[in-house]
This record gives sequence, structure tokens and C-alpha cells, in this order.
Amino acid sequence: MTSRPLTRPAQPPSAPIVIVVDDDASLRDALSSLFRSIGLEVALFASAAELLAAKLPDAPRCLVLDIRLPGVSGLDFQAQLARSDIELPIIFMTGHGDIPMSVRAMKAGAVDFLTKPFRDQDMLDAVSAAIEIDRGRRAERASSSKLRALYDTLTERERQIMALVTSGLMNKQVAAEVGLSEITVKIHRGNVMRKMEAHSLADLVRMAEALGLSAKS
Amino acid sequence: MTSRPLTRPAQPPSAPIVIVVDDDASLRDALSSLFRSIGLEVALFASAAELLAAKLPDAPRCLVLDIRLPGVSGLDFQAQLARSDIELPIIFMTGHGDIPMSVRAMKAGAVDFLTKPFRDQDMLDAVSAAIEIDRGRRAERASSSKLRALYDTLTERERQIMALVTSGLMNKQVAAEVGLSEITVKIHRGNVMRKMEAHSLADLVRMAEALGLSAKS
DNA sequence: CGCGCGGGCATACCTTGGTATAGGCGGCTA
DNA sequence: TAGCCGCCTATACCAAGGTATGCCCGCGCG
Repeated sequence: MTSRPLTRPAQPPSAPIVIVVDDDASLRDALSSLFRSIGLEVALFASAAELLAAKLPDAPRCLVLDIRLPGVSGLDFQAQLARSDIELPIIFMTGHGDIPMSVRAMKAGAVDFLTKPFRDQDMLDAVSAAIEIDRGRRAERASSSKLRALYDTLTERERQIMALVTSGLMNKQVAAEVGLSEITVKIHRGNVMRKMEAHSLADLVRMAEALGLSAKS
Repeated sequence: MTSRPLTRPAQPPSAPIVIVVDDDASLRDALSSLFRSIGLEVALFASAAELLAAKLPDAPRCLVLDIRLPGVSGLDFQAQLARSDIELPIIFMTGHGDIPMSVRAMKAGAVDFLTKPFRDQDMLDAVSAAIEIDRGRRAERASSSKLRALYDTLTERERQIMALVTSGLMNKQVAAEVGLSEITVKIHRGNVMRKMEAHSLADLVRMAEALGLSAKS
């Protein structure tokens, strides 16, 4: 709930990036040229730590990850990313994996799990799907964080009135609920509409829905 | 959009059922006693066809399925169920599966994919999770089909007004949009509220949202 | 044919929503 | 201390929502 600046300097929509983490240099190179051949940007790393240290442009992306890594395992790294709430679609590669490993990865949200050697087309299909997923998630995050920012400008009272109004109560009922006069509720309600940039009650209801609000009586 | 009777005879909430499809009779029996030991109902079948022919009570359920089946494969059966829009959480078992097989199953929505021999506890955990998933889906289906039924009682005009009103337009704007007088819009709007059993505009907006309505201008 | 039903419109009347103007109170901070 | 902000309230006024009564039209159906 900290109020960070939410307007980043407008950047040209960057091309999708495939992040490859594998300790085998020759495989990295092969994947790099494979992805570049269809116009994707590529970022190569030999270990998870290197990736975490790197700064990557803000574009749709996905991670192509070997299960066996120097240091942590791919599955552990996946869990680590999830804990740091970094949402990044992952495609696993493995030379000596087993079924429980693949199931665990998929249950944790991996997009795909390829066994080496894999066909180029399979990898490209997986990466395309992953990039699409990330694109969708980014769009959702962008709109929902804008909504959050607006909601954060509301005072405590205004939030309270917003919850009650969007739950379907009339002004007089809201007033009775919180022990205010109806006119005061109207004022707050007007402030809420203005601050949330809602053009109608229907708008506001949808916003409340997206924010997960509910009137706890 | 056919108007089927939507009120089924009220049945007592039945206990969860585990459906087991495996051609190995001894495994079926073992699983049966395992599941019964924690109070779950069990339905046993030797093949997919037998399951399809059977009538099962309307209760939370899941399917425990061997990948290798007489006739169709488990994966094909999974796809077949999906096509017949039968939503049924599936737990696969396999003795000789491979990774691509497990990945395909998980991508198609399987809850788990266990390799034989598995530990009893792993199977029980998977089944519990699957039953929970089915319980949630059933609740969602029930409420959304009730909503559908109400929506189906609306006339064409009423549906049109509902979409426009819940998109945030005022009565006069709706009237201009569809070429009616404002008073007529009010009448339809009132009919919509009554037929949809909405107690407030906020309610109606949420219903429209759940129904996926949008005002196509 | 009469009837019901979906659809449309008008007048009248009341409730609810929304805003402007104006005032008071308490707390925080330059 | 003055000023700002959140908060609360009141009067007044107008727009929008909602319902009732009454009347009209066209269509399908027993």
C-alpha cells in the first residue's frame, strides 16, 4: 500500500524476451539463435543467481530453465520466484528428469516441461504460449494496479461508503449503517465517484468487484 | 436456451464419490478399501465405456484413471470427457508412463499424475484435492445456471435494456440508444429487476458481469 | 372472434441521487 | 498561530429513478 509513483516514463513497447538459464554454453547458443530466428530478444544466463542480478527491460517475457542448475535446482528456483511474487511463465528442460518432477513443476504452474533432446518446433510453441500468457498477465496487472492507485487515494470513510454503496444499499441505509446523516453519505459518495474516476454506479460496482471489496457488516 | 425444468427434486447432500477406472481387479479392490477407509463412496469400473454407461448420484466426485485402458487410452478419454463438456477432476495412474505423457495430462487439466507404485497417502491427498476442486466447480455451476434460468425469462427488449443499463447509461441515454421514450425504458428496467430478482442496481451489474453481458453499440 | 402478451407511450406523483452553499469541529503542520 | 484537511451537518434545489393508471397496437392461438 505504499504510494509509489505509478507513471513510468513511457517506453516504446519492447519486443518479447526469452530468458534462458542453462549451464551448457553450447545449448544456450543454440537456443539463442533459434529464438532470434523468429524475432525474439534473448537473455542468456549460466545460473539462477546471474538472472536475479540482471536488470531486464520491461517487456513480455518467459523463462526457459534447465532443471539441473549449478546451485539451486530448477524446481527450487521456481518456488523461489513464486515466493518473491515474481510472475514469470516457465518452460523447463531436462535431460534426466522423471515423472514426479514434471508433475511437480506443472502443478506449480510451469507452462511446459520438455525432455532433451526436444524438437525446435516444440520449444518455439511452448515459448510462444508462455509469452502470450505473460502478455495477458501484464495487461491485467497494469489495469488492476491503476485501480489500486485510485483506491489508495480514498480516505477510510470513503472506502467504507464505497463498500456499502456498491453492495447495493441506498444512501439512507448506508447512513443508518455507519451512523451518519444521509447528506454526509451523499458527499462522501460523490467524492468516491470523483476520486475513482467512475462515470456511473455500474462502473463503481465493477471496480469494487475487481478490488475484491465486500461490505462486512 | 431451451427452457428445461431447472428445479430437480431436492436430494440430501450425498457423500463424495471416487470413481476408479482400471482393468486390474486387484488394484481396484485395493483402492476401494483405501478410499472407503476415509469415508468416501467408491464406484469401480474396468473400462471407460462402463463408466459412461453408468448413472452416478449427483455428488462431488473425481476420477482415478489408469493411463493404459482397454480400448481408448486414458489421455484420449480425458479429451473425450472435455469435449462432452463433462467437468470431472482426473487423477492419473501409470506403471509405464513417460514425461511427455504426464505433461500432456497436466496441461489438459489433470489434478495429479501418480506413478505405480504410489504411496497410499499421496493418492488420498490427490483425491481430497480433486474432490475439493469438484465441489467448488459444482457450486459455481449451480449459481450460474440459476442466473441463466432467470435471464432466459427476459424478453429480447428486456435483455437489451439490461445490457445498456448495466453498462452505466442513464434511462434517457438508453432511450436514445434504442429509439424509445424514457418512460418505456423505465418500465422495461423495472421488469428486468423483478424478473432477475435483483434487489439493487449493484446486484444487477454483478449479474450482468457473471453472465458476460456487454452493451454492443 | 376474443384473449393474452409483448411492446409502446403519456400523465401524475413520489422517492432517491447529486450538487452547491455555508457552517462547525478537531488534528496536524508550516 | 494560521491554514489545511478530513469529517460532519443543514438548507435548498434540480435531475434521475421508480411506480401506478390508462390507453393503443399487432400478433398468435384456442
